[in-house]
Amino acid sequence: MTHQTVGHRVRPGLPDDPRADVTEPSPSCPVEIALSALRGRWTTLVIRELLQGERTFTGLRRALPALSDKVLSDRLAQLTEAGVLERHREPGWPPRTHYRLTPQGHRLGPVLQALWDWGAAAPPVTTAS
Amino acid sequence: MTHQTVGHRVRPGLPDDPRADVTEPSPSCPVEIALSALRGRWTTLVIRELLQGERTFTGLRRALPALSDKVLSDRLAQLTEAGVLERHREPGWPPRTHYRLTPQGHRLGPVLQALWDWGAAAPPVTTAS
DNA sequence: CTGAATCCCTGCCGATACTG
DNA sequence: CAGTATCGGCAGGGATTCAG
Repeated sequence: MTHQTVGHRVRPGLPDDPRADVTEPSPSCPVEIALSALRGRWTTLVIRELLQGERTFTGLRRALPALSDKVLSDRLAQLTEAGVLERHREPGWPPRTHYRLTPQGHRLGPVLQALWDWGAAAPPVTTAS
Repeated sequence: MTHQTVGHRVRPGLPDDPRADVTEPSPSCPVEIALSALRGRWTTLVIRELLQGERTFTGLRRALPALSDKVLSDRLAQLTEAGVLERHREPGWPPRTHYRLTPQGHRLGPVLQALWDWGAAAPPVTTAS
């Protein structure tokens, strides 16, 4: 076999990408991008709802009663900006806006599954007691 | 075919677990547990370093020069609490403490990979321009 | 119905200084 | 070398109020 990509070491389990070499948090790092999309309280619950299908603003509020208007609005804006979901405003009265996941948003399913699996395998609090 | 688990609906892509039904953020939700372990600036970079092998406090500081003592200390405590890494203090002088991932910590590799893959597939900022 | 604007409180993180 | 103590700035998130 030949030598392997001279000039940098191969790191086990890490992508061979320059963005994997940053020495400080960088918004262009894919991991940061993903965590930034998931960041914040309520975010994953909103995504969970939308993974089940299209929802309206009020539909989301009904599903998550303890979530305030402001934060829901913030989350929807954040997730729209992150390319996770799309708004579809229907003309007429009363105003109705439907939110649905983009293809990129649907791809969060496996990501959340990976997070779930890891968390489910974690010890309840601390191993020691 | 027979009926399927009467009493609740099957949700596509979501685990059949009561913790998947919460209507507000819950510390016992596996996704929350995982995100809580990864939460905070610098956290994933510290994990990345330790995925490459055991490190000392100073070793981590050298790898991440812009990371302050306090935050590094915070992160190491947080990750220890989360069961991601272990401290090994060596007796004698000068004091040397080694940090290494636990088996549970190593399992974060695939999780970070999933996050990376999703973030790498995301549009740079917003699709529209 | 679907949000945006404001206020306040809390928790995070960076800088600095200090200890075993 | 390996941390902790303290402080200040800033962003996140909840409650309330107002607007299209």
